[in-house]
Amino acid sequence: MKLLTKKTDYAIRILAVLTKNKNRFLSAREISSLQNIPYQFIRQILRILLQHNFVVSKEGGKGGFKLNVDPKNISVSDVIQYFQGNIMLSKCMFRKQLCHNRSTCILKKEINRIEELVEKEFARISIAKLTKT
Amino acid sequence: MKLLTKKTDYAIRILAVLTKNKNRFLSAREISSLQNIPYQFIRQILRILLQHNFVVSKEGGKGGFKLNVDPKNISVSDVIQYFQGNIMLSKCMFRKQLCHNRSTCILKKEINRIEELVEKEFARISIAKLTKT
DNA sequence: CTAACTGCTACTAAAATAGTATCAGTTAGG
DNA sequence: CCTAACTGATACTATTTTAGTAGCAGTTAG
Ligand code: FES
Ligand code: FES
Repeated sequence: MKLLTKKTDYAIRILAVLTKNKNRFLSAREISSLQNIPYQFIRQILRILLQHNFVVSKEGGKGGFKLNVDPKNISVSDVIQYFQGNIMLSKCMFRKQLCHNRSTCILKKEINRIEELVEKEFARISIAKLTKT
Repeated sequence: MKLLTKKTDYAIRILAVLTKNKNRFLSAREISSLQNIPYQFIRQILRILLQHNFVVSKEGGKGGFKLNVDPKNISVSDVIQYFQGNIMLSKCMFRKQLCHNRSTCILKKEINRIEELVEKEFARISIAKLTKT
């Protein structure tokens, strides 16, 4: 029942660190050593965060990354969305033999319901909430 | 956000089929073809179900498996427990840099809370509930 | 006796996750 | 105007987890 992958977890940590340093650019190297995340891995994650406009970057010396959104408006489920293939509804695995009428399949319904529940719960956790110590 | 693995899913299906055939032994071969589950894979799963007393077996010709519990008393989370390494709490991945005092870490708390929530939700779904069409 | 079964052990294959290497292009600052 | 410190982008490799397979020994109905 691993709800978050390491990529998601790291992404959240990165956003949290950037939140704590809102007004300056932090380099990948800096974040890497601050949070003990492998450098190349963090580069990968930062690129994704950049592509989805969670952060902005500055190239060259003294460059790095800076938060591009209000941490109150990013939730853990927003991050999950991009790092764990958006809250995919688990494909129906029962077959006709068990549920002749798919629309009445109880398990499928229940799983979907629980997944939505999980998403909603994660949606309630903003980065801002995580960083206010 | 794959909540159930195939093994868990198959296990549930097997229990559901056995529930629908409470009073006779079903062979692995039969269940396999009824539910389109690979034969050797189902054997593996049945052995685990047997070890945990979800089912009883009969060896030899006309042998097979039969439910050993009241389907009202088995929940999806009971099955998850044995097939997905019991609802493990995801290991804390943030480090001291972010939360100096681990006992106050919000993310960790939130994840644990959500995992418990998921477990509770699955606990509410009994095999009996799934099979009553 | 034997075909149809389970019990058990040990594999192999495929997919997902985690992490690495490398090179081209940008820029602050000497 | 050079260069060290950066990012942009692509393309790997390694590790772990999940999915599925093979095969033999032992049991039993018919
Ligand atoms: S499990 Fe898919 S329709 Fe029932
Ligand atoms: S994430 Fe582990 S203590 Fe905060």
